[in-house]
Amino acid sequence: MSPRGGQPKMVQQGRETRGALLDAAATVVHRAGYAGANIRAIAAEAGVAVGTIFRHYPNKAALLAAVVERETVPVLEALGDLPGRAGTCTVAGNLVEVMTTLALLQEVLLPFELAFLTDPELAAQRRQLMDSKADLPGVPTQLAQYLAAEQTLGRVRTDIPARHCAHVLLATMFGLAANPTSEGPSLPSAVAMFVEGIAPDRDIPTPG
Amino acid sequence: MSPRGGQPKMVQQGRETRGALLDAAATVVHRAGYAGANIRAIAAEAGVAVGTIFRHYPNKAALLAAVVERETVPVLEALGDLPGRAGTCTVAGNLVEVMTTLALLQEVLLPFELAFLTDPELAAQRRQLMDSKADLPGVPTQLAQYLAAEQTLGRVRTDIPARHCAHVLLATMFGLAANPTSEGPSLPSAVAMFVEGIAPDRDIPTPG
Amino acid sequence: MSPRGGQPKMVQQGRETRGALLDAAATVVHRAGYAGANIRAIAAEAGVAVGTIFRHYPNKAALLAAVVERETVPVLEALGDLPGRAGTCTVAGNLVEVMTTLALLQEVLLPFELAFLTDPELAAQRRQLMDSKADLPGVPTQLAQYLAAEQTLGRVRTDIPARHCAHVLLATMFGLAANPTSEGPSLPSAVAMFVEGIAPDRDIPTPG
Amino acid sequence: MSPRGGQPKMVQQGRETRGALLDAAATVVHRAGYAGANIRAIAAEAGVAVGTIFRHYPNKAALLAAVVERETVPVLEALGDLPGRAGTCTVAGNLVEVMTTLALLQEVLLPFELAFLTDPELAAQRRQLMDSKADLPGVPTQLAQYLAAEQTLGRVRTDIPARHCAHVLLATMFGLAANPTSEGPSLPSAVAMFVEGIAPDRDIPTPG
DNA sequence: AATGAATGAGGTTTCATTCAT
DNA sequence: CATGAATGAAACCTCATTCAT
Repeated sequence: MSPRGGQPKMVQQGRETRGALLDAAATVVHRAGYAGANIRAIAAEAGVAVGTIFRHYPNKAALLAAVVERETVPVLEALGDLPGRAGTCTVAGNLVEVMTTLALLQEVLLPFELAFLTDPELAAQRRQLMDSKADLPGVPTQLAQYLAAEQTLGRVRTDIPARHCAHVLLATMFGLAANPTSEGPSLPSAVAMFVEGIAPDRDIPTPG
Repeated sequence: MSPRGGQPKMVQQGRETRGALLDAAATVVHRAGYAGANIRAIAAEAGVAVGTIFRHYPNKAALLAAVVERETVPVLEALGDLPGRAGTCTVAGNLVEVMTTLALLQEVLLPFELAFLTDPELAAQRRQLMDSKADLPGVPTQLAQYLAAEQTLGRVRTDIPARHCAHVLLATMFGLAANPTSEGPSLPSAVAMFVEGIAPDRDIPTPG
Repeated sequence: MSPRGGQPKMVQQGRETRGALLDAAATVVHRAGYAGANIRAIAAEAGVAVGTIFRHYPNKAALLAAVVERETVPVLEALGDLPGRAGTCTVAGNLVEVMTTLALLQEVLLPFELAFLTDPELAAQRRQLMDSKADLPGVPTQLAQYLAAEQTLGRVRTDIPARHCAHVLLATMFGLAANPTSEGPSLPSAVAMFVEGIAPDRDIPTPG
Repeated sequence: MSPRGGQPKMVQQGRETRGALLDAAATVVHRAGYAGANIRAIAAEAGVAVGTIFRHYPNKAALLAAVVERETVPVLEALGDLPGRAGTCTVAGNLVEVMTTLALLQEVLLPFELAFLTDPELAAQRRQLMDSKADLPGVPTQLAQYLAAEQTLGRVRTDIPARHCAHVLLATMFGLAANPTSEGPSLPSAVAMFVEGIAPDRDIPTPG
């Protein structure tokens, strides 16, 4: 009769709730897309009440932004040494490794990226977030630095700006992730095509 | 209870309204994204009453689908002879031309593409539309046929399936269109990179 | 280009249109119920433009009221001599005949009756219509007068007011018409049950 | 953009709201008919916000169906022993009692019944509801069983199928409820007329 | 007299957010 | 901290009615 509504439900407290919410949000976004990810679905998935979400995040956007951050930051940190890898192994090998990592990230983040692109209002919010995390260099920058280093080493042709190369490679990866088909090539073979395109002139490639 | 009618307003009639609605819808989608494109905004942009939209299209989705169709169909038709261009001019030139055309289309269509990717329900609708227009072969198919023809002519390396090449190129274009930056290369130079990647072995191409 | 929109369509003119509209309205109401009978459906059924309806009737309610009137008036007129039939044939026979006539009318009118009962606003309009046609005595009145006459003749028990009898009989007919089932009795047998109930004491009825 | 919230308003909680909504819906339907019962009017009558309704019922139809159920179920249950009453008291007395109960129910339910009859789409929904409550035998069935039992006991004439009798009696009650007039007989006297009609032949009833 | 495109109020429903408990 | 009922703005869509042609 009283509106108290059942037992306290023995939910995980504090910190743990935050984690559960991020997991739940990621799950729901993955399942239903950004637009279909409503607060109720996320709360249900996390096993908490709707109001709880607003105790941890000021609004829906902040929750979803937190998901992005949680997934992105470790990847960015892991990529921190990318420029230093120049000259090691093969260019193709390095790029495939990086792209594989990014593809895994993309698996979670793609719906968010799409939403940022879809909704100008959201994009503005994202930019703020990015600025506040400006201490970590972004993926494009890392990749460009790596490629520039490889250019210095003669393992990448020098007549194309490294930033352009990085941008094209990332665009390709994004495009492939966004339009998944059975028609498309595997990630390594796509990278291979790209590497062919940026290889130094074949006359000289492996100087004796 | 009685429809007052408001100002005379010099309303455009019939056919013209349909065009105005398509223009308005495209404008609003461009400005606010697919999700932000609501019926009222479109009606206001077109300078008509909300109800008018539903005289011409059974629902919002149909209106937006009509925008996609109006923009897409002429492009698809213009691309109809693409496979036949194999062997003419240069591979790079042909691809730049096609990609330039598609980039213009993308300018209008990108928000729609993103929405299709974002919202599973929408994607289903799009597939229906595409199936009903199945007489026109899609862009990926055209491009793949063209590349296959060039392979036969020895102007494109044959160790990569033509469908894969087409897919990668389109993915790159999509990725570049979706993430516009000052950092990125111009469209022709991006295509150039791709062409390098699919060129036949350099030992042979320029004999003599 | 001009909004003239095709040829004049060679529609039936003036008077005929009115009849076509009444037919169409009756058809649509029968098919979809009063609530489902919208102006567009009626116009389509009649093969005229929406605007045409409003040239003949000030609003939707007036059109539907006209349908009721067209169907009802001849029936009322045909029933005009009902009280005079007292003493002729048998009571049961007379009632079955009248009820059969009314049942046919009901076939068309039931959705309207239900709507009048459903929508208080509509009921008010109906009352106005009825008042304006007050020169024709209504069915309940006719029937009551007939039964009163039969009471005088000793062919109907006198301990029940004739108006009550009439009301009950009509209520039964309405109820049967409104809830059509395979479970129910035929119209004549229902009337027979009623006649048994109003028959004078059985000791006397069929005097040797 | 931010929900201002308005006055505190001392809102009733949980369960109570559901009851208030059912009451409000019944009131509005009674006042304005089924068609005139819109969500906003019901919310206003209940003193809650529009959105509140949809926290408790998935849609308008479900709310109204809940009204029907709340009113109907106890009546059906109370009628469960009807067939067992055969032979007790008098036939007329038993029927008057039952009909009085049903008349009270009808007072609330009539607009719904009419709507079901008016709108084919609604009727389909009702049938589903009825099927899900199929464990409770409907009123017609109960009544028919009772009358059949009385036939066996010789208190009702046997030359009319009991189902027909039941159907006619209910039709009469429905008809009387639907067309309330000062002209009509009281419920007991209407039942009395019916009972006369189904009484066994007078020659035998009071043997002795 | 007929047309039918345009109108806009009003219908149901969704959902981010608040707040009393 | 957690709860979840309540909120109400805003979305899409319907339809009786008007009016320029």
